[in-house]
Amino acid sequence: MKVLIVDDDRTLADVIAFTFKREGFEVILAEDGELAYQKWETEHPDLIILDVNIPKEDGFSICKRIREQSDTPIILLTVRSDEEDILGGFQLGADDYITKPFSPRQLMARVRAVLRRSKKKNPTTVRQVGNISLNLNRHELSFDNQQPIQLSGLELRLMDCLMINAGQIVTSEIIIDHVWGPQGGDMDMVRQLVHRLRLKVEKDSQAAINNVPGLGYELIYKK
Amino acid sequence: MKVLIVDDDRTLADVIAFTFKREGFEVILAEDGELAYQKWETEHPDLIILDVNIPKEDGFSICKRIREQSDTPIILLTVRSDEEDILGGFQLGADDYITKPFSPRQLMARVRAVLRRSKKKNPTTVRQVGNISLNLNRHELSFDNQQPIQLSGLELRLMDCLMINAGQIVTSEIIIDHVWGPQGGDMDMVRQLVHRLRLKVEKDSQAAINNVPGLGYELIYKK
DNA sequence: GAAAATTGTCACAACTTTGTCACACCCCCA
DNA sequence: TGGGGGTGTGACAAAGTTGTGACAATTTTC
Repeated sequence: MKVLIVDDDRTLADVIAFTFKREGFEVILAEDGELAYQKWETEHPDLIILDVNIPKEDGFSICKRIREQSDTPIILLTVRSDEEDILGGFQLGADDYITKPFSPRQLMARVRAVLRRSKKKNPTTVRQVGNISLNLNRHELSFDNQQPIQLSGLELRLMDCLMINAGQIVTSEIIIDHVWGPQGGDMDMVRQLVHRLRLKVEKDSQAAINNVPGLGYELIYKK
Repeated sequence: MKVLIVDDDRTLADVIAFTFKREGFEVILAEDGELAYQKWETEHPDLIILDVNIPKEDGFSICKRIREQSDTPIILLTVRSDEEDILGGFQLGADDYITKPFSPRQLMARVRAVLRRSKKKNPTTVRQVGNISLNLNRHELSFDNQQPIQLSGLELRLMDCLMINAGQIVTSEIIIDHVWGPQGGDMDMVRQLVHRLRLKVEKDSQAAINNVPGLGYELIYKK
């Protein structure tokens, strides 16, 4: 397995590199944002250890750029910092973060957790459930190949979540995770989004989003 | 989804509980190690938030005991402490840890990550007694695989209790404990709930809830 | 930079569930 | 026969959950 370590603190980078090598990883180093992005492009690492404060282009920006194109696991390194930075990292697509100082053992524990968690997803372009078609690229929903309805970003995610779990009651926890990911959300947000999606889904009674009190929502569709 | 929150700091526990409820979780509280273990046994939470420093039996010990019997995800809460404690927690089977103080948002971000990582399938739990099927996930009651009847939260618990003890007379003490737990209940509440469940159970004379004066209730069903 | 679209927050309406209380009904005993 | 205890039923208030709309905040588009 390949790991890309991005840190301008050469001593620290070497310590981390040594730790990874000892665990059998192949290590690639970069000391600034530009080089990091270039190395990612050419080396295709399985994991990126990315310091937030690096020259030329900061870690957050790199994280975002890479995440837009790939689901390579990314662990951010930060100094003890305020929470906005950390949550911002999650929003930009980071998988975990570690605050300095930290020990090699702790780093490896987190690395294992992240790698265990990371899955290569098969990008599905069009999801089909009964009479419902969801085009994930075009953000379009249609019934029996009728006129497509445009969905917003979050509406698309919710519909996707409901279709993946079609015929089952989906708890709000699963919805929040699927739609909002690590930054999370709350019941108000779920409710509002369900309301909006319902207006589109139930427009011609082609399908419905049903609530089971105390449990969650279920997609009702025609077979 | 159910979360068990274990912390003797009642204020903090309430804040955490509020955060989880807002995210749609069902919350169970315990303020010491003994109660925590008991709650884990009876409530089968999907996640445990476990403070390390709690009375009666410390968090590490509880973590270990639970991990030996289950893969329920466990997040440890610690004061800023040395690394040995943290890694010790991982070794005892914790899935993550959070150092106090922390914000609700950070907590939920970690919860999300842990739950995503935990590949616990949601097995459909169906209790079967004679002609009666009780789907504990969907809160549905059905007879001979006929059209399901939706049950409310408490109705489901009562039905579950009666089915577990099918063919026996269940005292109101057992019912109260099973349905309402430690907060308890009274005979009025039992009577009203039995009345409501009876309306659903006895609708087509497929089953019955029988009272034995002075003793309790018994589920009558077809073999 | 402005306009449009989307998302989040909040208030309140609407609906469902639960708890409380009153009273009816039944059985048993003095 | 009257009273007490136990159980069943219904009404309604209280509590909890979900739906809806308005508008502010944020993001996206041109």
